[in-house]
Amino acid sequence: MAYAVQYIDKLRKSGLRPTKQRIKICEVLFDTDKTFHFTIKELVKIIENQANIKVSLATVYNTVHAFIKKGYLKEIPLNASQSYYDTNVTHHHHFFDEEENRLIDIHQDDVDEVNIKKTIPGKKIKSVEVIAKIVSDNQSQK
Amino acid sequence: MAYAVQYIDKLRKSGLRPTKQRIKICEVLFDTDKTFHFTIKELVKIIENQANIKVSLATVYNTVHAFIKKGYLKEIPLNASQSYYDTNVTHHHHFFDEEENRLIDIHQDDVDEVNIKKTIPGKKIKSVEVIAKIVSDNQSQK
DNA sequence: TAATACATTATATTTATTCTAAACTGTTGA
DNA sequence: TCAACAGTTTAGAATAAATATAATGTATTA
Ligand SMILES: [Mn+2]
Ligand SMILES: [Mn+2]
Ligand SMILES: [Zn+2]
Ligand SMILES: [Zn+2]
Repeated sequence: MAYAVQYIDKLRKSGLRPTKQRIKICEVLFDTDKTFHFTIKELVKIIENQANIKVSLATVYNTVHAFIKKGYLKEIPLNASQSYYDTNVTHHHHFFDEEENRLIDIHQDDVDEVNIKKTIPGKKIKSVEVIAKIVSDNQSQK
Repeated sequence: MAYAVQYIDKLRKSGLRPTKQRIKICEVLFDTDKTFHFTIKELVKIIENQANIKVSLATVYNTVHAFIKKGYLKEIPLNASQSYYDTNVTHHHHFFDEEENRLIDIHQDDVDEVNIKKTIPGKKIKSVEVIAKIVSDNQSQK
């Protein structure tokens, strides 16, 4: 509510009219200090839990995709069964905890610039992302 | 056919009996100098085109997953709508050409070791993969 | 070769995602 | 202010990848 003006702005810039469903989605996504990762299913659940209004799945998908297109959200490819999304749109990398199915941000500064020596003629690099899979470290607890 | 013995060995080591359907899948996957990337749909099409036998989708999925589990194939997460698979199981990285929907290998030696400064307590890194998205470079052709 | 365990297949199911089209709402200009 | 219009929401249908099922077929082995 304090941020409604910003959300209206974000929506307008994404080519979307600021409806109450879309503003609710914005509140869930952006009304927090911390960025986070989510699946559509999880987002819908959060909206259901904290909203007095109902938002259809189609609207959630459409709004999320409009935000991705505009750069307000990022899609993280992890497995083929479900998309993960990220409210952190700065350049950064990820740990993926395969046991807990959880993404953890790695700040850009925590990874040395990835230098790729190979080039493809006629093509340029648009983005570089590192995904480090992590698992429990049970080596030291004898 | 020249390699049938190797395929039978691969299948046995994956806990699978060497049936003619599975050997056919092996021929398509491994009977070539070059490694390659594929989707299940593409694999089924290749089998249909070059085989006299028919292999059901279930068998293709099951065999591919057995090989992934054993480490004879790798799954590459790229987008949520479909899995990509890789017959190159060495440690390497990828370009993903978003315009042509095509994966291109980057040899491990062509990327400096990725050094991640952040650690997660109780977790260790299992694998590190770099995906560099590439697009057409139209800057220089004035 | 017979018994058994395992494999193949067509088909059904599941589930994420997208599409559709009818009802609804925000916007705008008279 | 309000009608007209453009854009939006929604339930439900459609699509498509992936997985499960269970009947039939085949490799193995004793
Ligand atoms: Mn998408
Ligand atoms: Mn899989
Ligand atoms: Zn992130
Ligand atoms: Zn590869």
